[in-house]
Amino acid sequence: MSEPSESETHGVRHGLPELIAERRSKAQRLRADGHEVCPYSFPGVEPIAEVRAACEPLQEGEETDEMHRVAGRVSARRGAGKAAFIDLVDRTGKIQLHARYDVLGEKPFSQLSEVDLGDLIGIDGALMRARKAGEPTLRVQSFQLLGKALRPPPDKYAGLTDVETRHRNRELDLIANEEVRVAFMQRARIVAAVRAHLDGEGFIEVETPILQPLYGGALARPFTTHHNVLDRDLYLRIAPELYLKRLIVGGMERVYELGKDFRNEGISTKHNPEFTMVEWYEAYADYMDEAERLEGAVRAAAQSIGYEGRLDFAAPWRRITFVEAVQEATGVDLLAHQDAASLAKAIDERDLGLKTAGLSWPQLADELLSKHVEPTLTQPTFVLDYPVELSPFARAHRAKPRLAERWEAFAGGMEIANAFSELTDPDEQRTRFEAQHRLAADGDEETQPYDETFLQALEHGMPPTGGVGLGIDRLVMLLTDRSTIREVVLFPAMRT
RNA sequence: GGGCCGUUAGCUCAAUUGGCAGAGCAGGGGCCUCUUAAGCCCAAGGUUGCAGGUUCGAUUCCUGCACGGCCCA
Repeated sequence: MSEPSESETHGVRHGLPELIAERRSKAQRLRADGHEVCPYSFPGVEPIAEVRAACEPLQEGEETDEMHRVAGRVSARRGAGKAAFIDLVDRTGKIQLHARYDVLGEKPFSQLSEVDLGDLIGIDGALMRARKAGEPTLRVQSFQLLGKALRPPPDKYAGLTDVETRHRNRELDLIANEEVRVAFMQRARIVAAVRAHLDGEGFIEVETPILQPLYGGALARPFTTHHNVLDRDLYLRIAPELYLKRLIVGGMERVYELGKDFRNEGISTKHNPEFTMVEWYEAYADYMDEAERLEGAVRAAAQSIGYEGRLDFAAPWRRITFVEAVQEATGVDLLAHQDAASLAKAIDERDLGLKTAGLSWPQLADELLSKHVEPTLTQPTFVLDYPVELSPFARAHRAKPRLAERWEAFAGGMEIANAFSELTDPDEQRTRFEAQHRLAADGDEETQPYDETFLQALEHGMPPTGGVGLGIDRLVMLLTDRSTIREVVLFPAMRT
């Protein structure tokens, strides 16, 4: 214990210290009475939802001798003299316990009466339905403390609403807010559905390095770390792309990886520094094949949680080209303005609220898309054929000069996926790396480092390949109707 | 990085023009054997985010900082 705080002056504790001391002394009293307060296990527990189901056939007020064992956290208690009602919550639901003096006897009844909100208990009880409301209930025959809550839980009715506390102390959020637990269970189902879908299409799940000597596969700044024994810096991956393509070279033909990527950039409602992505690559396919793959994967994810929201994920999703989308949203014809100065002039003339000074043609095009097109794309949409300069790993378009065979998929006004007909020509890839190197030399901090190992892999021969990256967090946001990534990441990044 | 808003008891929230910081829940002491936001009685619980400033007096006005939220970049 540290120095007594002012709240303990005059020998009386107040506030939180008082509440904790009170709970601690209750546990000590139980222990003194010979009650194990921290047992190693509690075998034979039934999910509360199953006990509730077993209660269905009973009439209101009907009592049985059918015994059930449940365990969970005490969420409410209502004393009534020599009886009490306790609400017990587990991961499947809530059930009412009826504690009676005449059933339990004096000592156990008084012990059970000292159980606090938030305590973890297990009980054996007889199935019944309460008389008035017909509430499914277990009449407690015996109970066991399974874990003492020394700190008070959030308010039993108002719950926990403070967003900061909810995100910093997710355990309290999960205790207080059932819908949060449901959302994260849905997230798990979505992830499982994406995996099952790809497995079913003949893809192999692989794991590639998260600690990489060179980062690549996306345009982003990396986190840097250091290997002590090797005495060299390593990067946390910004994408697994280059390793997965090497597996395609190796003949694995259909591979995917679902895991965390790390990007050293801002935190926002749509960005967490570490986030979950699934990338898949398949030989002999192009980007239009991959559009159908994405539709299938997202449909499977939506079905896995019975999604019935405002978004229509039925295939085929709308397909529109980058040039058409910008033209439609802003009136700017990208094809008619093929250099930065001309495009900047066209943008400025239309008063689109964009700063154009100093931006390159591809940067201007990207601004138009992200500011004027992306927010309008509510229903699932593929935007096709990006400027090649924005796509260092995508193959040049087979028919359209200056464009690449790349799409991004949008829904809910947000990018959820990105795909290419992968660039497989090692000489062309080398040229792209050199262009990135020049951008870096000009001060661009989000460029691709030159990766000779990757180039040599391509030089062994790579089949035509389609590849997709799908943001899992954003997909979960859409399917669970959450507006911020922090609501779908259990422990989001917070300032410390 | 910028703008706006917020931070009061364990939780959820009040507080008039700058004038003794209140309530519900939780917790404590009682009563109550079908309650379910149980109810009734009693007592208690505060460094008003942190540091300064103005003032006789600051939760309130001002400055800075920390953390968070929303919007913008």
